[in-house]
Amino acid sequence: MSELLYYDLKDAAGVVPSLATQVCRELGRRIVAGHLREGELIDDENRLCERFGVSKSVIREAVKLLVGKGMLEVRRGHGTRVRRRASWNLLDDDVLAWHQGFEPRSDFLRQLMDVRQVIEPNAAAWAARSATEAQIAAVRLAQANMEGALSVQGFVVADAQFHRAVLRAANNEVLMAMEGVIFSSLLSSIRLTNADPRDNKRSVPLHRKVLNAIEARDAEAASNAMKEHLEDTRARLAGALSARDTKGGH
Amino acid sequence: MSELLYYDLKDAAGVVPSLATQVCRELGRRIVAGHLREGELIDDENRLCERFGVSKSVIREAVKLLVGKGMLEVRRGHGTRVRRRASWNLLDDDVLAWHQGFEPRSDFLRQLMDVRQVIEPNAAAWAARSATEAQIAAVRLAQANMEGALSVQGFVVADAQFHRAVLRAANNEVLMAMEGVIFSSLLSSIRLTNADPRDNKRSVPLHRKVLNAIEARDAEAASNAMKEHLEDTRARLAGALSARDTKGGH
DNA sequence: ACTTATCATTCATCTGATGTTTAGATGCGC
DNA sequence: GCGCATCTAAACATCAGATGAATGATAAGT
Repeated sequence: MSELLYYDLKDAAGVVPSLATQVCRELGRRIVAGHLREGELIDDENRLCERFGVSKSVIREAVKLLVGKGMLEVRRGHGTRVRRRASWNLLDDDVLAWHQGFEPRSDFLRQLMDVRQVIEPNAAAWAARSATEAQIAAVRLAQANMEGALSVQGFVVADAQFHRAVLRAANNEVLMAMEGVIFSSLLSSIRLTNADPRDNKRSVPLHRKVLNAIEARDAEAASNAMKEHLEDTRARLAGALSARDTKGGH
Repeated sequence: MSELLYYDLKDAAGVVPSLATQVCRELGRRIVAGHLREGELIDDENRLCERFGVSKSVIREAVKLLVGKGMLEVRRGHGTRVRRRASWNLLDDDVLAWHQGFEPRSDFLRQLMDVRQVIEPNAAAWAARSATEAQIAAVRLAQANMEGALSVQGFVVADAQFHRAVLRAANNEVLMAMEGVIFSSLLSSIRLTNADPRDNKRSVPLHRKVLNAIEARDAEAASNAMKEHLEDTRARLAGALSARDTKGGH
């Protein structure tokens, strides 16, 4: 479901992705899931053609896409191998999305959360200082959507919308490019906690606190409110993770 | 020079990048430089073939690479257009590198610096808490290289090496994926201040302070030392920027 | 033992043909 | 003139097949 949600937002509705894109996604997912291991040579072009039932041009374009994301390394005359994880573009939206196609490693989720806890309070602070009225209105709207959400699905979308609006209001392009980190972490949390409606209820006032601080142009308060919210989120996530890891165990 | 430095580090030495990669870089640079404007349709495949003197497959692979970086949008039957800057993968190493092929906008450099100031003190703190001995040794080595650098070039490389080592020592994959932000900001600063050797001298003790704090496992001190260093860097950068903008003026 | 030649494998590029989609032009009935 | 179906040129998507160039392993020669 989570990946559906992701690509629903990304692909223009009703547009069928090209074959190259499809092959790229399939390979990307397999690599992220560890089915194709780091350092390993993957099938050669001809074999990939057979396996996917497409022509060589499609395969080559798909591979190029993955090379661009730092996941594959092609050497002429030798073959194509999976690069080590350290050189993947983990901040690429697709790469992040592929992490949700299976149960992500707990430590990766924690690392995502660590980075969010660094990034978002600052974003809130900057937003309090520099947001335009229109940008604040966007945050306000997202907040309203959360309060008025009728379904769990609707709540999740409004939640993502809220965090995105705050990030944009910070008026920092580099920060905005990290939207995917927040979105990915958020979706993972939702999935792991099974989107418990009680959790959602609880997080509404925390979001409102952030909004109020930004409206009041109080950077310090905005930062603290966001910190408080994220600590709450992290606690819930940690609970869900330990429940999963002691039970299902890899 | 800066781009040379970047690709020297990235491309395996002596390896000629494929035509598709070359075309991709050329198009990417033109887009980043604003020569191809956002929202604009670029030449169709045939025209690009003529212009670059390559076949259609090469063009298609190059375009796919840029699509993967969020810079182009291809619609079958219609054409290929430059996506708006907000959807570019600004954190992609190539995209960052292309920003150095021309004089970057001051506000972009400031935004990079803002993000560094958020990221790096935390990285230093995490490193102080969780770095392995080997990771600390890497930081120490970089520090030694800075102190013993014989050329300006050597100093810059050691400086980058230091910041990279700290980032890695933080043991957070997502953070590590942001290495490019730091590297890019660092190179821009160097270029703008013309790598003044006096500046370098001055920054040595600031780096040492960071190293010592990490060695002492003092997260608070590491964070503060890194903050101090970055504030110094920012001040120099701000000076160079205002000098440039009042003079050359865009 | 060391160097050189050969060879199969694999990626890189080119060529040209065919299918699909899109946007806009055309033409028709009203 | 307006609305609508149809047609068409432009542009991307995919395929098939051919040739070139780099690599690594193996075999041959010294």
